[in-house]
Amino acid sequence: MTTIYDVARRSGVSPATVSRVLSGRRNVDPELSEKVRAAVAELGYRPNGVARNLRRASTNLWAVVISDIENPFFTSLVRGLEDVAQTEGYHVVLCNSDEDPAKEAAYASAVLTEQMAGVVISPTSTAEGVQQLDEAKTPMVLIDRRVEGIEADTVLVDNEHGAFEGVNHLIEGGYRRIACITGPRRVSTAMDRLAGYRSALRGAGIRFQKDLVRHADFREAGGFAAMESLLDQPERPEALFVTNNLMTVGALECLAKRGLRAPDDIAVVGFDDIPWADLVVPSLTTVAQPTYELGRTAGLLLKDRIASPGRPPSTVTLRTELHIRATSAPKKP
Amino acid sequence: MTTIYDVARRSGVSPATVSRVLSGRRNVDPELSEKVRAAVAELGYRPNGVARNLRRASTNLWAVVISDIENPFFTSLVRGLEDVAQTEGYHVVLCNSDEDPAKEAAYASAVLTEQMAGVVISPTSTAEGVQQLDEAKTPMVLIDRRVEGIEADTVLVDNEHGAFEGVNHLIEGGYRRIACITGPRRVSTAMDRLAGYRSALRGAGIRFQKDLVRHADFREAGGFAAMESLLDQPERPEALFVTNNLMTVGALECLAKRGLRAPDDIAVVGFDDIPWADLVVPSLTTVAQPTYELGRTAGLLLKDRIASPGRPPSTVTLRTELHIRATSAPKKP
DNA sequence: CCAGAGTCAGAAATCGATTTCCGAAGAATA
DNA sequence: TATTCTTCGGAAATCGATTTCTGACTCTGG
Repeated sequence: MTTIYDVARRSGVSPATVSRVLSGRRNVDPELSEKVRAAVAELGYRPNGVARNLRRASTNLWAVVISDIENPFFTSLVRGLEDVAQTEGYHVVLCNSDEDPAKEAAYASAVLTEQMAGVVISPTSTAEGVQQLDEAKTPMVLIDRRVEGIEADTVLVDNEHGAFEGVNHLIEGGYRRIACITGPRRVSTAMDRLAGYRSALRGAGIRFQKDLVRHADFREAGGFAAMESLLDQPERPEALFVTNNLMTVGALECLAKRGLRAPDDIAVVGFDDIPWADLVVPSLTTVAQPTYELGRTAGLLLKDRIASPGRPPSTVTLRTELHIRATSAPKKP
Repeated sequence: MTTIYDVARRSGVSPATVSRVLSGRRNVDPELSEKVRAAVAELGYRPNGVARNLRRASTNLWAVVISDIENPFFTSLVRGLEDVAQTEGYHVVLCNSDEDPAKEAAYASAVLTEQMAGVVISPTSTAEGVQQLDEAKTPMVLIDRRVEGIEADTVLVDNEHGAFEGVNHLIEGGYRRIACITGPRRVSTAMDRLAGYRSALRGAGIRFQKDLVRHADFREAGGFAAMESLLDQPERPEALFVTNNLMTVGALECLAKRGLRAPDDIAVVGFDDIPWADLVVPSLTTVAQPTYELGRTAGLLLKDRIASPGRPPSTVTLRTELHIRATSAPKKP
């Protein structure tokens, strides 16, 4: 490893001067400057980032803590974040929490010991890591979900409105007996989307029926089980609204297994888009979230937070978009 | 920030002793040890990872340089890698090269200045970054593609055999006029899969026809354009083999646009699986790669390489798996 | 012509942990 | 009992860059 001292020796100046030439933070005699550059080139010198980080007391790393990169919702979000990070000179460290508060906490811990510059996090149910990071005053942006009692920059989508639109679309298609599979009660998105479902029913004067609602775990298996449970009731629902992509897939698998087809046997609208959803037949109607934009917005907020730690936290709410495809075709008379 | 000196003062020992207690690298009097632990707990001390990294001359970061995390192929691969990284105490830095050699080089540069412990990389066509990293003797694992002249640990799939199986499956279904959309000539996977296509034809005594082959860019738009060009020929192919997932999607879009249906108008087999491929109708026949395993294997190789930098590089080749679904149904008489 | 302000290079301190080196004390061996 | 080995704690060096401080020098204005 060639160090800044080697460069200094070679070019006949002090290490301080080399540092100044390379950082450009202060004027340096052009002649010395030239010598330094020459020495850097000759020696193939590359500054040691770790040493710099120690002195500066921070790194150029952002952590993104999400439940699972294999969920397309997060994949595209991470891409949006990474694009901002790159233009701002940061690198993104990927952390899969798998909805496990302990893992979240472990990653939060790592963020602190590794002195990362900031965190973008989708909180797990108990948000242990979020608490830690908040106490340590780490620049942090919450995505997708709110956390009670934490004041931090947040990027959300308008879950209630999106769910309203999705369910209302089913109602307009002539469906009235509409089931809903949503997520855990402790997760804000699950409750917000359920609220949208209820308000759409209310708007159409349809009575809310508890036995048409299931709370599952936002995973494929959970969606499958919830669908089974709904179908095992005496009267089958005419339509179904599912509040995330994995559970939608699980529900569709259950329908396929039972030989039921969408939309003829049961109409379906899912929250979250699915990659290439319109390629396939019957294509799935979804309430699409602007996932790339979510990540990008989080990145921009994080950048601003790092630049001015003092300013009051802001919340950005992005709009969902209803993608009407085949599984929600109007009810046949 | 509380430092190791604060802990030392509080517990009445030297910083060296604190370090020894916490790292467990040397025996320390149980009584002192206890005092140190107490002080750590009281002060909420957390070691500074950056300082440690400087002293140790390496970090606990792995970079994964891939073309695009939004491609499901890489998504699942990254997940496999991250799982290994976590159990081995590393963190994964995500780098999207977008197939751009300049971006790859920039990330390679960052790997070196940030003293990352190792790299898992899917090389771009000119592999500029790979050269840099190789010269610097950074622990490195190549995935998905080989690079001429670089001796490094490599994880591949048996592309030729996979392609052979896929095309052979079409032949067995009675198709003979089979087109192929593959990737750039400089990319090893594109050529290997094309070779598999040719060898399947040869095995069945079908003459290879240059005008049934297209080289595109492994992206959606490229697949679309290639499909158009194939369909614009006087005689339409009976079946199609596409050598990656994005181009398959592009080709399917083109078919949809022209009102052609798989498999009735043209049978289709694609390389790379697509998420939830069997959920949708008509479901797509694919040559599936064990993407999670690819990432996992790369992680294990990287771990070993870091542990023993001297040992000769090894190449692991994983098997593909033919997933027969609807788009390759046998030809109707 | 001199005081005060401004510029710039270099010496040295600094970031915070790890690790080498040294010396003291106790254990083991002759 | 004398000598050698071990064990273990602390002082200090170390990793490599950044930054503060110091002092030499130049420039400006009275």
